[in-house]
Amino acid sequence: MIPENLLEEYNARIVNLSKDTIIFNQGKPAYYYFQVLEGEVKMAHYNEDGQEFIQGIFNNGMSFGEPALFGEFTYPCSAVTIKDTSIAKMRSEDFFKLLENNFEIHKKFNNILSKRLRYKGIILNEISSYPAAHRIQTVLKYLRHKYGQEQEPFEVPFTRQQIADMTGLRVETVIKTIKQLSQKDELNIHDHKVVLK
Amino acid sequence: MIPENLLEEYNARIVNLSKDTIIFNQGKPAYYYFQVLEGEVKMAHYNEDGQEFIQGIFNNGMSFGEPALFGEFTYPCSAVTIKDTSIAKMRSEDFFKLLENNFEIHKKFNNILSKRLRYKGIILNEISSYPAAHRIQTVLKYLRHKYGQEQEPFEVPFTRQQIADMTGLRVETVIKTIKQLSQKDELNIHDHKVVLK
DNA sequence: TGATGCGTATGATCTAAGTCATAAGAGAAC
DNA sequence: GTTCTCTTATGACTTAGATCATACGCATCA
Repeated sequence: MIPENLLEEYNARIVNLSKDTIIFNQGKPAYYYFQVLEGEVKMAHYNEDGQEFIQGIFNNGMSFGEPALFGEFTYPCSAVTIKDTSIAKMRSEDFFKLLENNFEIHKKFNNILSKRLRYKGIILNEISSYPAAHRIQTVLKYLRHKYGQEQEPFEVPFTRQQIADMTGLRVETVIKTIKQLSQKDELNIHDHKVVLK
Repeated sequence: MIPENLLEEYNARIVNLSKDTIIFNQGKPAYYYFQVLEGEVKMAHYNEDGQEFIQGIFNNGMSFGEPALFGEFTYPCSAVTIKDTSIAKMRSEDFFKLLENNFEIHKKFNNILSKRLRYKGIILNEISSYPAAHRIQTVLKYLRHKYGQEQEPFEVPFTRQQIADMTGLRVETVIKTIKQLSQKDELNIHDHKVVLK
């Protein structure tokens, strides 16, 4: 998102985190702009009973958590590393100063917020209107797009549990449905991994 | 969103539309910035079988459809007036020029995009994790907040069908569930209207 | 004034997905 | 090499919500 020289110029700090580290918790106020340099971060809701709903997965160069800065609300989700990860962290004041001085970057943030909004709208419609198989395929197709693997076969880098947490389904349902999809030849299962063709 | 003097300065045109007029259709490219001056507009997905999913309701002063401009994608939803409505309409180029010259307004757009993102995230979590009664109550509570009726009893200005279309439930389910909620004294039904206390 | 349409209402039945139980493979941890 | 934990897998059973059918009140309008 923000190029390295600007991160430096506006006093971002680099932080290295091991897998499964909590970056911030839902309900907490936002003071920093975050950007993934290396690794991967998930943002998820946790309900009272511990059930998880994954709102997004962020990696190389992507910013996360900035809607809470822009919208001036507390984090609606928690952010947790799902790999060893290094992030850049910039104070809110510096971040807004940066935007004020760099119209194109500011515009870029509108762009990515809008794209996320679009994705959420699509998923919302999916979840409320379509059966499990369709939901799963839509999410997988989106992930393929996100990982830029549109041509070659795409080995989905997520467990059945994670797919369940992104679609609002149960693990068992995901397992059974993916099995059925592979039987209908809509996708492949190689060595237990889901592979889109 | 954008004050009247700036709308004028950047060549916005005012258009008057009667109830149930389509402003744009899903799948079409975006050329204009839109803002409601008077009346009300809904944005909704329509599936093949004609089923509707309402993504948002926009009224006095709110902008709509601008994510498609920012994100450079075609409209994921259609926009339709649900009352007689007058809107301001500004060409995309003028709109971006305006933002470039008005940092605070530009920032305000980040703010509202972020808030919408937050709402969608909440609804997404609701729909995927909670039973019908909870979903309905969350949406109604949100609407009350949106219409700024936090204190007094709030007469919900939507039909059961519209609530169904916002929660991804069926009309019958909404009717039955609201009945149950009123029996459990969680809300009132006055003269067939849903009233939050 | 009767027809048409829309919103609300309610019961009977059906079904997709959730829940529960159980197991087996795979990797990490000791 | 054994234990632990996570993931995949599968089958039996339960259930929330969808579907379907029917009805009634109310507004509109021809």
